[in-house]
Amino acid sequence: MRALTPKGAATRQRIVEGAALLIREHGPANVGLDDIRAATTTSKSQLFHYFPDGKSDMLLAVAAHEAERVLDDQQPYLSDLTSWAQWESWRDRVIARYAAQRRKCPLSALTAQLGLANPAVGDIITGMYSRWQGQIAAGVRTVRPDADAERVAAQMIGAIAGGATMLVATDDIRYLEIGLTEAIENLRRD
Amino acid sequence: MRALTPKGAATRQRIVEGAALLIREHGPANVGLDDIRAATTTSKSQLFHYFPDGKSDMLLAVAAHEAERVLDDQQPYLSDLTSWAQWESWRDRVIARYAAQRRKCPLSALTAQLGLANPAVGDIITGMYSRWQGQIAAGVRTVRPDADAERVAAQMIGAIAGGATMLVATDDIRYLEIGLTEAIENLRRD
DNA sequence: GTCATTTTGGACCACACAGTCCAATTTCAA
DNA sequence: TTGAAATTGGACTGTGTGGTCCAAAATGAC
Repeated sequence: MRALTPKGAATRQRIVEGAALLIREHGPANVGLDDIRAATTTSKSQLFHYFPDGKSDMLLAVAAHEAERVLDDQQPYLSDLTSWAQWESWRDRVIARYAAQRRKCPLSALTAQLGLANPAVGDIITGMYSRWQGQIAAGVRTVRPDADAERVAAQMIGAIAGGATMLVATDDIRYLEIGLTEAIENLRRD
Repeated sequence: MRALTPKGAATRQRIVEGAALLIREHGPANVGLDDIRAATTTSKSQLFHYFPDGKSDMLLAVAAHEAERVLDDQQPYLSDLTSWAQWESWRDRVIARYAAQRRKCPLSALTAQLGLANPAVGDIITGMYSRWQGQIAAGVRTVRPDADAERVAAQMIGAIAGGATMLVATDDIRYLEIGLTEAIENLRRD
């Protein structure tokens, strides 16, 4: 896999996106290589050509792809939390996103599937949360320079993660609404 | 399975507890019926005798068993949140429990494995959270009769769920500590 | 134009593992 | 004591599925 012609890169891309779509819809446990092959009009040899280590290798790429999406979906709000109105917009954005995907949280499903075994998965997840928390903390510093920005950001990340978990578990979006709203409110009146 | 002699009941129990232990340790995806058979000194026919619908049936029983444990582990604190000192003790208890199990959260692993497909799983999880939230809300009413007890309880459940999720994802207990501490603090100074 | 390299097709393999089956043994009520 | 029902042992089967292999076709550098 030293060189990679444009055609090859396109195929690889098609595989990742097709697999991501399938997994988002049906869950990683219910998607086999044959399903991915069929959905992306590829062959077995292509799958293993672009992902020499097999399925786990592919799921890793899918996980990285999904992690990107999580943060991208929150732009431009997340990177510009400079007024309370912006904070509100961001919150609404996050809630809307989760309300839309309902019980289908691709990242939690993937991490659960890949598990703690693979340290590379941990890096992806940790990195994503780290960037996420960093951007929130930056926002906190602009509206509340005196607050413990990292702590507040950690609280918000926790509230979001909890809200998402409860959404998946109980199909109830209110946990996310309450958690995020309270965290922002808390910051505001500090 | 109409009748169930004491011997049979004991065997069934042994299977559930043995399977739960194994799954807690290795994750549901990495535990096969043969592993359970070996660990519980039973035979294939026994497994299917007590769980006619096979593995999913068994995992359901394991999930119910684990859900019990979650609440049991918090007693007697959870059912007696009548003073701030009691709230602190409860919080410490919850944090200690999660710190001990570290990244191995049996419930989240099991729900991820069984998935949203099975409505029976949803009932177990929803029921557990419902009872949990109810007990917290009862505690809120004793220390803050004027507060919106259900909302506060929901916030705390969300903080715990988020803390647990982040603990699994990043192996960092601080999200749980911060979330729970802030939630209680918030209630206290309201 | 030609030759090496990349890309592709798809048949085939290996095996893990859920689930079946039947016979042997134990339990317990009458 | 006896016999029906529950319990147990373990060999066997079937299949879903990840992974291998090799040859054919496309690509691109020179």
